[in-house]
Order: sequence, then structure tokens, then C-alpha cells
Amino acid sequence: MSTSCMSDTPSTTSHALLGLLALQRWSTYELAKQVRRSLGWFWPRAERKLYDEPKRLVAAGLATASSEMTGARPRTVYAITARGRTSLRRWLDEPPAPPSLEFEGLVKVFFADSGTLEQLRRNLTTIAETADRRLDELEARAAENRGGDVAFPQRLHLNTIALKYELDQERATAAWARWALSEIAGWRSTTDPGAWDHRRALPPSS
Amino acid sequence: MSTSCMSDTPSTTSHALLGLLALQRWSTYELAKQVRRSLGWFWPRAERKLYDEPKRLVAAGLATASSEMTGARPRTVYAITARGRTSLRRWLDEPPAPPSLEFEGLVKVFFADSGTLEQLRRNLTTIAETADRRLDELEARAAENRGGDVAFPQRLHLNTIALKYELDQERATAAWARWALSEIAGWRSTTDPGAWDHRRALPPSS
DNA sequence: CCGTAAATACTGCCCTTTGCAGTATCACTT
DNA sequence: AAGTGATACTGCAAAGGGCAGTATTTACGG
Repeated sequence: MSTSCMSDTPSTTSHALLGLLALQRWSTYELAKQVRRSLGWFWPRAERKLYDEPKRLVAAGLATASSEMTGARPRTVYAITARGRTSLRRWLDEPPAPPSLEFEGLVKVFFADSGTLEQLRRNLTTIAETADRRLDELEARAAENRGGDVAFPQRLHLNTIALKYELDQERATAAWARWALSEIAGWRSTTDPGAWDHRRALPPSS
Repeated sequence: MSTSCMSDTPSTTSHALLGLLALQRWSTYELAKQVRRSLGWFWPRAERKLYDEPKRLVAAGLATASSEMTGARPRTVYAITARGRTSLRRWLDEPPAPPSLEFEGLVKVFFADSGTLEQLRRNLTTIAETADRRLDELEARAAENRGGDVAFPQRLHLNTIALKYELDQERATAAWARWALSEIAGWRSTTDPGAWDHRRALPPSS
């Protein structure tokens, strides 16, 4: 069944999509919307990928595709198979990879000594505001959660555990950015922090 | 100067490496080691990429390459150019992209209802232990920081700000995982949390 | 002085993933 | 009847990742 130009072991992305298919059948477009809404916060994938990956699942026998019609416009709806559920269960046994973070804002803070204090301030402010916007989205989802106004009430507990993580992280980011802004307030330049005490910033095993 | 198969606007990765080159000349191998040590924590790139990217910097006139010899073994040492420094400064002006997180462990927690409580417990435990190990590494760097035992003492302030972020995030992750473990202790199964109160887990704007 | 393990210094190859542009149709409003 | 936004994709080029493979140099023990 495996062709020469395709790895045969399903990836994390495969299993993440299988996880969604385990809940119900989805068209690719709906799948993409759902990923944007929740899964994408900790397993971000380009929409383009979400149109390719289900085809691989079908090729591997982990899902089935059915062509439906909305008027004259075709759409493909995917459903999980028994083998798909088995694969998903086995995947939960394998130890997860460590988290991986891409944070361009922090790169700019890290290399701030190639620019001005004003640039550093702006970048930290953007980081704080971005975290605020993301927190608004998360708080909105938390409010829906509390009201029981969710698509999968039987998954409220797992949704809540995941949402708590996202809120914690985003709050930590916002708090750090504001802490950093107040710390750099006394710096003379990006290359000269003046009397700033780096020891106070990182107390031993605080 | 731009060839047909290469975009002419340097990427975040380009500028991240330029940032390192702004500190001193590096061979690719040293660059890779340095990325593993600090930059890679918030801008992770495969080592393979770190051998290709500097060549693009040279092609774009942002860096220069010089071939040196260690006995009979050649090595390439890269240095930033004036245009490279200008590009870096201008890049610091552009608003940073939002952070992006890949967290396979959380995906497994999120889809825990396709598996057993035991699997969920194991995955949360792995997450906590992974965070602990990463915290050890970060604490070690913090201790070196405090002792002034660092490669770039003139960058101690920026190093400290970045290190604080990483410590905050990792501590938040470890704390969340242990919180989650204690919360699921009363669950009857991954699909039935029993009398567990999701409202208590996510209080309004806590 | 010799053997060996670890560090240094890469390249090739193939696959995955992203980003963006392009092409339609459908649903709903004005 | 026209227009906007949502639905439903595909193609293509560039970016990125993972792994195997090839050498030389250095450090260290025996």
C-alpha cells in the first residue's frame, strides 16, 4: 500500500486530525475552521496541509472519504475507520515530543543591542498587546465553556484542561513583557543597562 | 543580484543568524552550537538549515565568508557586513509575528478521550518531567549568568531578559501539568470526569 | 606511540510544510 | 441583479527538517 514517495508512519499531524475525526465526520473546510479555533493553538498547521493530510489518512486506511454535493459544488467529507481509532489509541502510548516554540518577538528582544531602546520598547509593547488580544480570544472561549455553550459538551473536561494551559501561557507572556518594559525603563541604551542588576531579575531557584 | 530560485527579502532565520554574526565571526559549527544553546529555545532550526542559510546571507551581501584551515580540514567563517547591520536594524522596526507553539504532549492530552486514564496520566507526567529537565538546563544557565560566567558579558542584560521568559514559560508548563494531574485524579474515565467541576478550573478572568 | 572516541565541518537527498495565488460555487443581503 | 463573504478546493515554488554519509582533528587512556 505504501508508495515510494511517502512515509508510511503517520505523523503527529495525522493523529491530530484523526483525533478530530474521532469526534465526528468533517468536511475539510470544517476541519480547517476547527483547527483554527482550538487545535491550532498548540498544533498549528497551514490550511493547505489540512487539505492534503486527510488524503494520506485515506491512503493509509485510517479514514474514508465520501464525495457529497452542495448544489453543483462538490465537497469531500472524511470519517475515521476502526483502524484509525486503533492507530490513535496506540499513538497515545508513545511519549510526546518536547514542546517547540517559535517566538519572533523574543528574537527581536534578544538582539535588541543591534537597535535602539525605542525599538526594544516597541517590540515589547507589541508582544504584550498581542498576548492581550490572544487572551481576549481565550477568555471568550472560557466564557462559552462556563455557559456550556460548546460544540462538544462531552469533551468539556478536556477542553477545559487545554484551555487552562493556553491561558496560563498567554498570561505568563503578557506579565513577562510588562515586567521587561518596567525593567528596561532605567536602561541608558540597548548596550548599556546602567545600574540595572541582572541578579535581582533572576533570583536563585525562585 | 537576486536569482530566480531565492526570495530576496531575508527571513526571520536570516536575521536571527545576522544577530549572532553581529556579535562576532563564527564558523558554521560554532554557530550551530550557539543556536542549540540559546537562540534555538525560541527560534528552533535544524542544524542542516544553519549550514545553508549563511550562504544566502553572503549571496545577499549581508555577510562575508572566509575559508580557513584547521590543518588539512577546511572551514568557513562568516562575518557580518555593514549592509548586514543595516538590514538587522531595519528588521527590528517591523512588528514581530505572534508566537507559535507546537506541543505534541498537549495534543495527546486534548485527545485523551480516545485512550485510557492511565495513558492520560502518563502523558501529563512526561510533560511535567520534560519541563523539569528543561528547567534544570535553564537554571544552570541562570547560575552561570549570576556568576558572570558567560561568553558575552556585554549582553548579560538581554540574555537575562530572554532567560527570564524561558524560565517563566517552563515553570508555567510544569505547574500546569501537576495541576492537571491532581484534577484528573478524581475522574472516572477519560470520557467521564464524574463530579469534576470545570467551572472551578476556569474562574472568570482570574 | 597507538587506538579510539568525541568533536569538528560539512554535503546530498528526499520528504514535509508553508504561503500565496488562482478558480469556482453557494448563501445572503441590498 | 449585483455584490460580499463563506465554502471548497488545486498548483507551485520556496522554506524547512531529518537522516545518512564522509572526513579530519583533538583528547585521552593504555
